[in-house]
Amino acid sequence: MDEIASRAGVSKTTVSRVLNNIGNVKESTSDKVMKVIEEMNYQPNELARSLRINNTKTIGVIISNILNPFFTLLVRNIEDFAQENNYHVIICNTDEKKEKEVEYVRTLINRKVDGLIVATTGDIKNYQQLVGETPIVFVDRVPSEDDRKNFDVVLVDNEQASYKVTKHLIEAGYKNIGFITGNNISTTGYERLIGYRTALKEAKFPIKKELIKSGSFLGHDAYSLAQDLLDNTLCDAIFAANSLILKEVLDAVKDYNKTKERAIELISFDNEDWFDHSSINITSIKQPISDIAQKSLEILLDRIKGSTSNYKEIRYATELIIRTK
Amino acid sequence: MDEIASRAGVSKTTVSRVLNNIGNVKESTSDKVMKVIEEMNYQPNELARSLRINNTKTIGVIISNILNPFFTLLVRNIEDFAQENNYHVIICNTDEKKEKEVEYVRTLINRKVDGLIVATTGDIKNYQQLVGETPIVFVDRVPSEDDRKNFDVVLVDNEQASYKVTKHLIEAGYKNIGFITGNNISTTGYERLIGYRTALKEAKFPIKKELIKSGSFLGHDAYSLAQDLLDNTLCDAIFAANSLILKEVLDAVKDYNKTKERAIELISFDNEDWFDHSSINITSIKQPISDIAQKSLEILLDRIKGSTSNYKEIRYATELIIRTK
DNA sequence: TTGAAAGCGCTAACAC
DNA sequence: GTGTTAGCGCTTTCAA
Repeated sequence: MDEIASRAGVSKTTVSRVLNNIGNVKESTSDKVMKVIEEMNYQPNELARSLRINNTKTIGVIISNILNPFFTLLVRNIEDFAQENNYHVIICNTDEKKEKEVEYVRTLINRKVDGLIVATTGDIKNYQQLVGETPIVFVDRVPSEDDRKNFDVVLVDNEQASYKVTKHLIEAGYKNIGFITGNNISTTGYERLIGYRTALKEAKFPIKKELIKSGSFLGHDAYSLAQDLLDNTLCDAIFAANSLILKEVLDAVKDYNKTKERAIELISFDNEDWFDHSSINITSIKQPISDIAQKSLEILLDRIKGSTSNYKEIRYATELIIRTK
Repeated sequence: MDEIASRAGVSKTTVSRVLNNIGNVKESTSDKVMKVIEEMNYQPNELARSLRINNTKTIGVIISNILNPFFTLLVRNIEDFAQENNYHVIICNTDEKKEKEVEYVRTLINRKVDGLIVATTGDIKNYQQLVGETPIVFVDRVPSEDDRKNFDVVLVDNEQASYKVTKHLIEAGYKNIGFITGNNISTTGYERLIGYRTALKEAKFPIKKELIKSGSFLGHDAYSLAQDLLDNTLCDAIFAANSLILKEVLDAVKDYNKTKERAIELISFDNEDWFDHSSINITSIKQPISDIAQKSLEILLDRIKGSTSNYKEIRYATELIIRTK
């Protein structure tokens, strides 16, 4: 910058003013400076700038699994809205690991992101102290009990969604509906299970422990859990708590059917386009991802601007996509 | 930091030394400082630190489409290797748009990333001048003709892969093989087309213009291109140049078969797990994504360390996954 | 309309 | 072992 200043015969204050279009700079001076800037292909150091002005126009997005299409699409939408508002996005991936989440939150805050959108693993105590003054909005998952009143949260009505689809299955005549969820630490798994149980209870169906399995939202152990359901229960439908789990269940059902033959109805929380082409029928729950992205960013930007309104928990309704052959 | 220093009764130099574990600090002093740091929940400002030491331990990854599972998986692998080497990753998404790519390269460099991994849209002239001194490795796509000798590139042998799969189809008896690619600006599209043509020529098949369509790697117009192939040619197989295009082709074939009936063999460049479950047969080409990720990062880190070895173009072989019912 | 000087929070050279 | 001081590249008073 000093170089530019001296070549243009002005002070670096003036160069700064030209770069930021502020203050009154004579047009001739401005032109002169601009010319030198272009000649030298000068690029300002954003690090120094951010350090000085104390903001980075960047928000951090922490998700649990970038291989989950739900999150990819969420990130994609957040990025689009962020760009419209002149913000950049840094994406981090926790692999559902609490330690990674804590580390990323720290790192991003130390790098002075202006705000954070987080799909939390859910068992972190005292987020308040972790994030300090940095605004944060939770998506998809509610933080731990102590924290949930102190933060904004944007997600879907998991319970209602699970309830709806389970009820649909019962009405369609299924008697033994298996349920494979991720962990019960994240509220997502818990809420989805509740909806399932409520629908069963309402229909006066027994809630059989052996039909309810829980593993990981990464889908890692879902294959063997599904095998277990197929081998040891009379299940005629399996409800997977996300699409990664669904994929494993599908593998298991297909392998099972190589030797035996059993009609199984499959249900997935989260929709993927390829479900339309699956040889085995998959009914799914579709989340309004764009709404979630837009709303969470909207709230975050408000907080960054200094809004101190009450913390909100926003729940969107889901759509049931029935695929019956 | 001044606060820490005064509370611990030392200078901020000492605090800095404690934080970075360098220089000789008496253990008692160090303990004292650590205690204050914890009490105050102090977090160092990485912006200031980076500005001073002139590196950020961050690499930027620019991809063309985060919704493409190939890139998601690539990013995921790069992240893993980066973390092992104590680097952070910033991900940016260009949507196959040249302007976005240029902007992101600039932004990331202005934010002083230590290096860049880029899947370029391919029609940017003079990358050299755009990136200046910042090390950069291209993945998946080769930069424009002028630049390709001045940068490292890591990707697969697209031509050979296309050739192999086309040859396989010919040997299996297919006579009219349609081909839908993305744009021809990126080398990817071009190379994949060459392989297809070579196999046809070798088998003394005519190369029919009406069987070759090109649209976008985002898959946007692939549905109608596939319709066109189905309605106006005698194609008995369709080769999609990536899995996003394949998905659209699949939709088109399925819709076509609602009224008419035609057996179509489908081939996808890039494999996705769900292909195993598709009701219509999909043969696919699988790239060694983990190798690509690891190698590109390895080269980049070498360059960051100052390596000035000759620029390399590294091509990996692909795997053909034949799914015949 | 412009410039001089201070300072954002940190590290590093040098002195003690 | 520890402290003093200068400075990374920028913005922002304040004064001219």
